[in-house]
Amino acid sequence: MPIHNADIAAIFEEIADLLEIQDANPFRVRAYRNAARTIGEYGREVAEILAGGGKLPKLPGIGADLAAKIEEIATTGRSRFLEELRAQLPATITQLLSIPGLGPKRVKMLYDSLQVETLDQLAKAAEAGRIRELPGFGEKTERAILEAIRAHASQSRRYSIAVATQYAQSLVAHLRKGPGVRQAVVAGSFRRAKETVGDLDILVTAASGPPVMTHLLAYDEIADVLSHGETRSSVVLKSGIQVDVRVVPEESFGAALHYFTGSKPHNIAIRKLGQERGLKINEYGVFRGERRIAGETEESVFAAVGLPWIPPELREDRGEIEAARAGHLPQLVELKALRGDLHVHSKASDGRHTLRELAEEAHRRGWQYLAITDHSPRLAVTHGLDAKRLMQQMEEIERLNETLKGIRLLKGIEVDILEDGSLDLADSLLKELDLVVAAVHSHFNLPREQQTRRILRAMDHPHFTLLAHPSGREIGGRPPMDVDMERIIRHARERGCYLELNAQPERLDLTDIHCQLAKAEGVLVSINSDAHTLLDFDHLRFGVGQARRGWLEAKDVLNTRSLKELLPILKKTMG
DNA sequence: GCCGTTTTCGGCCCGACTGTTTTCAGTCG
Repeated sequence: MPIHNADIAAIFEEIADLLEIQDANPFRVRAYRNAARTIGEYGREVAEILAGGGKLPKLPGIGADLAAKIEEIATTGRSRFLEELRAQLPATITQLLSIPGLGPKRVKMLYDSLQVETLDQLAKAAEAGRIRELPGFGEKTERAILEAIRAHASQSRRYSIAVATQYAQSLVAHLRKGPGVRQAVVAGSFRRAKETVGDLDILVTAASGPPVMTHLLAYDEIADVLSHGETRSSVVLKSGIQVDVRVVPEESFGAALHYFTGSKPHNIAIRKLGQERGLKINEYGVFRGERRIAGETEESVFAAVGLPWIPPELREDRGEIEAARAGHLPQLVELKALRGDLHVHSKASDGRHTLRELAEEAHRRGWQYLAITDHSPRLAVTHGLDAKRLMQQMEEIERLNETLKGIRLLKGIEVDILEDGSLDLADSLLKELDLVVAAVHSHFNLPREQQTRRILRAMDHPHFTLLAHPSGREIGGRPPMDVDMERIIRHARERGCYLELNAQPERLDLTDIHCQLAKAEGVLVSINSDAHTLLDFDHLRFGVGQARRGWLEAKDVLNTRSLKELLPILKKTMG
């Protein structure tokens, strides 16, 4: 069974958990957690590099010891060190850490005193009233544990960025009406445009915290109050999403916005830079001794450590600080740079609108082109177009284009990639189109090698233009296909193809990491809505957010090209 | 466990809130 980077990361996380419960050196624990993150986000599969005779690249935070452990896991699938730890503590004990309020110290106490090893045993101990008797625990803690276990199954979910947006907007609007409130903005992973968010972090500036906190609690969507203080409160909305609200004075806005935007690793790195300069950085500002030297704006915070402002989407400590220092920050692509959309459905298959309605909407948005890409016949449930209907649609588009001003409809198809890698319509027909968007809609569970070859073979097709939703994942639903995305990206470069970043919030696929890989290989990415209704075009902002997380600039994105630039490069240059 | 034109040893980011405490450890973000 191939070992993926995610497997190595999971082992390191488990080691970190177990070490923490054993009260190991916290910095050693952090070393494992940092390494888990680094490996988990690394774009190339370590096991494949090693299997191919390559050497493990030097990665930040991974020294000789961790490198050896990575090699061991990548080649054997096991870690002797983890097995030693599991011999000392039950392997199930790490699941106790998922209960809010239970950290390593309390888990250790529960294990030592009550021999609690599983969530089941934890529930039984709580029901028997044995937890309240332990030092450092009490009745309230015991009750909270019991409730947390009951909520455990349904909770711990993450929300799509689209759903989170709705909850965030109305709560921010409520907070802005609060007493003395100057600003209320959403920070956290939401501001970093992560594809899902676990909770919302909202930053408020006001002269005084308590009145704002009182005002927050009057919000009628609140289902539960987890904590509330003078400047900070955590609540759960009726929808189940957790919201943390923090109030700071106006002069601390920039420092607090930076702080609450994160990510945590980015913040740690920035603080360290500050420390090297004799500065202390917290959510209230940048301090030299007692004196506050920056903090009103984010720019001032970055400037205090000698950096230009870094866009939130890059703040993952994945090289953005080094790039900023070197003056090499990317000019990230913006929504307004898009000149059109290359993946759109009409009424002819499973879309809602006519060609003319789609064209008018595209024109209204200031675009130059819109590719009509209905489904092919294999996707019968969508009323996919067969050869005859596709030819009729091509004629209709040509006629319509003669009457349209300032917008051009492109003749396309979203053709199914069949199980063997062939396409669902004849070459002679695909040849007549402006572009061929191809996608997998079936057999998602083929073995990795077979699935990868299937897609590579489809790309070999002379008229293949663009691979749509490359991994086939649906966030919170279907997992990504097991494919070698690195090979697919390299193959796209060799065959003159492009990759889609599908902007539907449940897809957002390519991922940020794969966008970076595509950029490194020089493969253009097309940010497409896959629209079925006119409102779906609004999803492009999420696609752009993901692209920005992947460091993409306008030049890296296919559909920032003007119509004139686009048409020739849609056709493969290969023979 | 990592890391270093200040260091190969001694550092490693910072503060709010809770519950159980009589001054703070643990947890969380």
